[in-house]
Amino acid sequence: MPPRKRADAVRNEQTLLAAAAEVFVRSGVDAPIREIAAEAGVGMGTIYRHFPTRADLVVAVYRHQVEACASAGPSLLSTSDTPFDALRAWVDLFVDFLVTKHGLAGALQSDSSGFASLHAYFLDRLGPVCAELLEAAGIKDIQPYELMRGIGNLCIGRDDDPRYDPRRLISLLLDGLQVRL
Amino acid sequence: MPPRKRADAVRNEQTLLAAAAEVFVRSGVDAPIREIAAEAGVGMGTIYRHFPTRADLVVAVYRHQVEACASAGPSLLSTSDTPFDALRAWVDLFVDFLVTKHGLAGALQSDSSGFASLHAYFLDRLGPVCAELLEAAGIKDIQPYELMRGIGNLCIGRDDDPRYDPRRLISLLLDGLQVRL
DNA sequence: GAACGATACGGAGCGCTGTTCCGCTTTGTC
DNA sequence: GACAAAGCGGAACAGCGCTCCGTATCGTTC
Repeated sequence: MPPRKRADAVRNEQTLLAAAAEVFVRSGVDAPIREIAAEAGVGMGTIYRHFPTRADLVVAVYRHQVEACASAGPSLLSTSDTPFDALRAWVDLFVDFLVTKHGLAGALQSDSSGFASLHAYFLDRLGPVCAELLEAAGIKDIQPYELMRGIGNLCIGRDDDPRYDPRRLISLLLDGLQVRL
Repeated sequence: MPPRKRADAVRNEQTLLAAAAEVFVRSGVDAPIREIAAEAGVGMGTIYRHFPTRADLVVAVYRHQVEACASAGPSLLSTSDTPFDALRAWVDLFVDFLVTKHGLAGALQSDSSGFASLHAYFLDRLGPVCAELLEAAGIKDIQPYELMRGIGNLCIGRDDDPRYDPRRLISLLLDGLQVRL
């Protein structure tokens, strides 16, 4: 068996995942490695040791965000003023996550087989969480898959045109759901 | 009206188109600008003056190759030993051209509206030429569109795996057509 | 708690890239 | 032949990915 990892290595890996997620949202998945290193407060060598290729990093962030998004659902429900506020906050996280997801296709280049399995994992994990939030908020006008799919589609082409702001449209969508309560 | 172009500028534009086509086939559409400049025997400034963005260059090469491919059809028919030889030679040009075509999607990024019109132009221009070659060779087992589409599909993922050589497969396809004559 | 491999870190440095900019050359015209 | 104007070349700059190795930290053993 492989020797146990050193504590600082584990810590750095977590820091990197968080920093990369932050930078991906701010500057896209093509952001310079240096920028991610700076955000995390580590050297570039550290990134390359943990994630030999860019795809490795992007995939890791992707999985990490799916997990964060999934576990955020219940905790948002318990800390928000209303279930609908929780839904809004969760959708916001979900959009962050989509930035990475959309960059994934480019980062993986050919290897689209791995992409499909990641996509399945993402649906399995997040679908029920979304369902729980919708139910808690008493929303019956839309199915979890339909909402997630719609939000995903609204986020396409996010950086083509500065006049196009998906978050505003998504916020409108949520307003629409809220009105029907 | 704009002043007439200088002779050397016209010459360089043609040289560049030819050189870029050559380099795209050899090294892909992401080839360094320097490499294209070297191939053409001009400075980098010259490329940027004629084609401000990479997409401009790729589109220009695309159109240029469609034209070359179209006009090569009849001339190959008159210079080749047999009509089938002409078809083989033409298909070879066609494959070169597809390299640029496939790179186009990436180079255009978003602007997929212009891509559609280019695609239509390409079908209109090359379909009849291909038809003429097929007819001259006495091939009735396949339609021009079907052949062009098939060759196009075989060229997908050309550089994912060095073991995959589309030209060999395409050659086999032609052998198959020849056998049925 | 001291000593010591093993493990991980940092970031200077290299090579490659796109892009700009300006002195020089070529061209067309009078 | 002379003289703008148009065009050219490529040095120079900035930004990037990636490697490499001296240095720092960690976990273990006594």
